[in-house]
Amino acid sequence: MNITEQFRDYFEPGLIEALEQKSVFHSAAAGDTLMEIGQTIRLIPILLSGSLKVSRTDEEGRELLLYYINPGESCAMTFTCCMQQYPSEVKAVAEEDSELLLVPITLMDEWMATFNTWKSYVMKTIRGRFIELLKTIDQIAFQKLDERLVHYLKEKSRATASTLLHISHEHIAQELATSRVVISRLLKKLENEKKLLLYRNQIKLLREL
DNA sequence: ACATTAAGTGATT
DNA sequence: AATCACTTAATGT
Repeated sequence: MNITEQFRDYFEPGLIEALEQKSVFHSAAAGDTLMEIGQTIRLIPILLSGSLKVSRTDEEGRELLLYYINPGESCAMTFTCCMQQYPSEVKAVAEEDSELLLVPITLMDEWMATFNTWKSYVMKTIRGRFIELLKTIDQIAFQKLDERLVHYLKEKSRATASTLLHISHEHIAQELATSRVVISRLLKKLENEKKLLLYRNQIKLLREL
């Protein structure tokens, strides 16, 4: 496996060796659910390819997107849960066909103490998400749905490395926990401002977004 | 040609 | 910003 290749820059040799010996390779098809809310976490995922969507659902089953996990990244929530064996607060679904490494959480203590690069990797992913979550809390607190939408579109574009997004208004509405009508209106406004073009199930982003 | 699903819009709260 | 009610447009069978 090319584990070594992907992590040579970040992880020390001993850690790469440990990864090769102790982690389990796992592949997931697009749409597969990897973690449900309430489920106990036993394995730490490290994404090799593809992408995972991490979200939260409220009592009525509405879904709120928290973040995506891209190759080379792990899940911050996992780290915060696994130290004390708390159940997961979030749901993770494979957004595309993905490949990941699974590390038993029993190795956490040992690795944190032994491998400096592991410790900083863990801290970095937690810190990164924490800051990101703070930002979105700000957005929600100030109720600027239009900005949230723009942010969402940019994020989507970055994640797919394309300015043509294949997505319906309904889908966006669900991820931002609003109604489709509202999204349609905001998108229309952005279209009038020449920031994007709308088609059925497609949105073309223009550079001035 | 018809049914279904996505998107656009005015009016109301 | 949400909901309703209705229209129009695109797509599938």
